[in-house]
Amino acid sequence: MQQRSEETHTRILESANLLFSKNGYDATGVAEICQAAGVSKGAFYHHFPTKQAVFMKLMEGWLNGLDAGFQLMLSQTEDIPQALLQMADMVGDVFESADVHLPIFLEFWRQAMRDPAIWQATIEPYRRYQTYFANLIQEGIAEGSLGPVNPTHASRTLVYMAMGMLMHSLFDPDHVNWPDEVRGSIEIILNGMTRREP
Amino acid sequence: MQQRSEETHTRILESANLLFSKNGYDATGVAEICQAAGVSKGAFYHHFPTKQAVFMKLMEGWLNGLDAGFQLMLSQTEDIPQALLQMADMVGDVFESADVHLPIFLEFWRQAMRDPAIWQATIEPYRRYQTYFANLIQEGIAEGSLGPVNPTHASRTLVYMAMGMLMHSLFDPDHVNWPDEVRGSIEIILNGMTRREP
Amino acid sequence: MQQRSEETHTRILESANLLFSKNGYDATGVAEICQAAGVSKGAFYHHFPTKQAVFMKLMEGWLNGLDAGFQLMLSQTEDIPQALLQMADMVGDVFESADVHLPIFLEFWRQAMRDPAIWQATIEPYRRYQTYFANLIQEGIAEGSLGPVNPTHASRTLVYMAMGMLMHSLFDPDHVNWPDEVRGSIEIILNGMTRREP
Amino acid sequence: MQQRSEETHTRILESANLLFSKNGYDATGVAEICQAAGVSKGAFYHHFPTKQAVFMKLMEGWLNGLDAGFQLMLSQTEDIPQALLQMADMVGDVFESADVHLPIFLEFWRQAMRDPAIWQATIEPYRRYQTYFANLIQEGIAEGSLGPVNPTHASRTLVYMAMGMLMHSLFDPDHVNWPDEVRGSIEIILNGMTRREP
DNA sequence: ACCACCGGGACCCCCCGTTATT
DNA sequence: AATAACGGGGGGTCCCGGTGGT
Repeated sequence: MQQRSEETHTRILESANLLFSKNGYDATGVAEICQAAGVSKGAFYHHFPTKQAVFMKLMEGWLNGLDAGFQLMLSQTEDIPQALLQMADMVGDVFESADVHLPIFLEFWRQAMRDPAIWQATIEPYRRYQTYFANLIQEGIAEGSLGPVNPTHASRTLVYMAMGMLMHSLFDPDHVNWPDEVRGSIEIILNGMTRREP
Repeated sequence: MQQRSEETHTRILESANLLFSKNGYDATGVAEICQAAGVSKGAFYHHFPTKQAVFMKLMEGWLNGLDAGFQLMLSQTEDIPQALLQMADMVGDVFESADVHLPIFLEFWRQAMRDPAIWQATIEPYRRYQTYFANLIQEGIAEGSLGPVNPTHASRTLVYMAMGMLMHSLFDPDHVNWPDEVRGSIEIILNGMTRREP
Repeated sequence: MQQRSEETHTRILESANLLFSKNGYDATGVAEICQAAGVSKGAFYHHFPTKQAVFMKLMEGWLNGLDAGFQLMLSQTEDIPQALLQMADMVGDVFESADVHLPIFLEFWRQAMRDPAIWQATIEPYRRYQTYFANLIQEGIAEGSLGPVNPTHASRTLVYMAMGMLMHSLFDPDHVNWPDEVRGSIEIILNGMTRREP
Repeated sequence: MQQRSEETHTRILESANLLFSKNGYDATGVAEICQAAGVSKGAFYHHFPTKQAVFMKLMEGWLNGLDAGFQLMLSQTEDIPQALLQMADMVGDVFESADVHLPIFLEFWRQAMRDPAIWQATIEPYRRYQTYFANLIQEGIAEGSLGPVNPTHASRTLVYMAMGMLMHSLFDPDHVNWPDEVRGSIEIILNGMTRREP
């Protein structure tokens, strides 16, 4: 019985994820989600108090996944520029298989812009990553593998680039080979950060 | 009478722009727009066949404005890296005073992702700019002010960065000094593109 | 100039007639009529105070046409049964070429049921015809060409039959050969009215 | 709860029937129906997907009722002319108490003229009755109680007459004594069909 | 005579969330 | 845990009519 409940819970989340991605948050009705999940509206509102709640749960999972990914990435790092390139490859893979997971990101962003509660939940990891990157770059400078750039600017530039690429991939998913694209851009930025030897 | 008509047209467009920016496309009702514009629904539907049509008109204007801006920018260029930095300053200014004009960009993007007609209208200038940048960089390489980077990757990287920054500014408008931010990032990327002298 | 006005007037009526027939009175919008007539809404409301007014004008014309038809028919009559059969042929012809003129009849009827003003305008000729028929039949009885039927019942029966046939033809216009059908039915009724010779 | 549901269903149908009859299909709003039924719009659209759907359900019931009536009528028949006269009496009764049930018939007809789906649903029983009548008359001819008329024409004539009478009763409900009227007309037609004995 | 423009009131449909019931 | 039924409040759209101007 408990299993049934859990399954229902999951099915709702999955259907919602799919539909929010495909049609956007506002355009997706609760009834639509229920139908896609093969669940009655009563069940829906038994598991979640609100459509918003489903959305937030989804977002929570998304952020956690992101966190986990980063954790994994950062755990096995030696040389800083190497680490960044390694990340690039991982990110590139994400882009490849992302027709479902990425569009909903935009929805998250939109909501985060407007709802302070969501904003708080989003900004926190965001800044954490940024800081982490900055530290990483700081280290790189210290160890001499990176040139004397402003670590804050540099880390932000990396994040901007990643996000811009994400936006583009939403808009034009099949236009480029994303793994190559990520690597290409990272290399340029890295190049801009590495020490010149006159 | 004709003047009144034109004013009505404008007022609708302006109110819609504001409200779409503030609350999003879906969350903005026609009635709301009409009220904000001080116009009746009859007038609204006399000037526009659909809420969508208003949106598209807005987007058209936005794209045209972008075009004009670029045109202006590119008209007065000498040295390539200098030109890019100059652009950076202009873009930075845009970000500063953009609480109204930028959020609607996200709405455009969302619609463009879903509606093929809008997509077409959006992708065209987008690619045009990209190409223009690539050519500019190509020139830079030829004249020796830039290093032997892949012009396509480089130009895309610039655009990604700009878009990512835009996204961030939507999310966290007051967090940084945008003109500085733009310049900082551009410098890093430029640095990554300029010739090294061993 | 006056001619132009008159033409506009006519075009509106014709378009309205067509559209009322095809889609019904309620489902036809003023804008639709105007578009079909190639006329602006201003012109429409210059010539007619109301959509209803157009409808009534149309109905007036229709009733007048009916009147004229009957007048013609009844002017050239000798033997009563013969006259009825002759009418049958004329009515049959009407049915044949009537895809436009007949459906609007149903609209008239509907409005007449509800609007007392229209009702008055409709019932008057209706009763006139009925009376005329009854008189005709009365004559037939007197002259011996018809049997001793109740003239009122008989005339009504004829009218019922005609109207029922009209209704059927609206519903199933291509199902039967209407001239034959009219004649067939009239013959049966006539037969029921003619004197038996034991 | 289940009982409540069924009652709601019924109440909606009944109110719709009443209002469609009184004001016509187009002129009747969903809100109006809901109010008359003491039901919320949510409930309405829970039970029916569309205003049209209510209408069609109503029509279905009407046709079924007609079917049942005929079944009953035809079950207890001996002599053909007698049977027809017997029918006349039943039909006459219907007319008497029909201020609500008859006007909606016109709405059905109108819709059937325009919507192919409704048309199909309507034409089928219609033709069935027609055929049945024709067979009946055929039998009458065989058993010698009717003269050598064309059974198809004869049966159609009967139906035309009935429908025309119905139309008239809609238009002028209080003008005549309907039972008498039906009987009178049927007698004339019957007379037209019965064998003459020269 | 004609027109563009405007006013505002519905109309049908749908939507999110609740309640009574199993 | 899950359901069907329900409550109402807009959603965009359209429509009929009137007004100021040509």
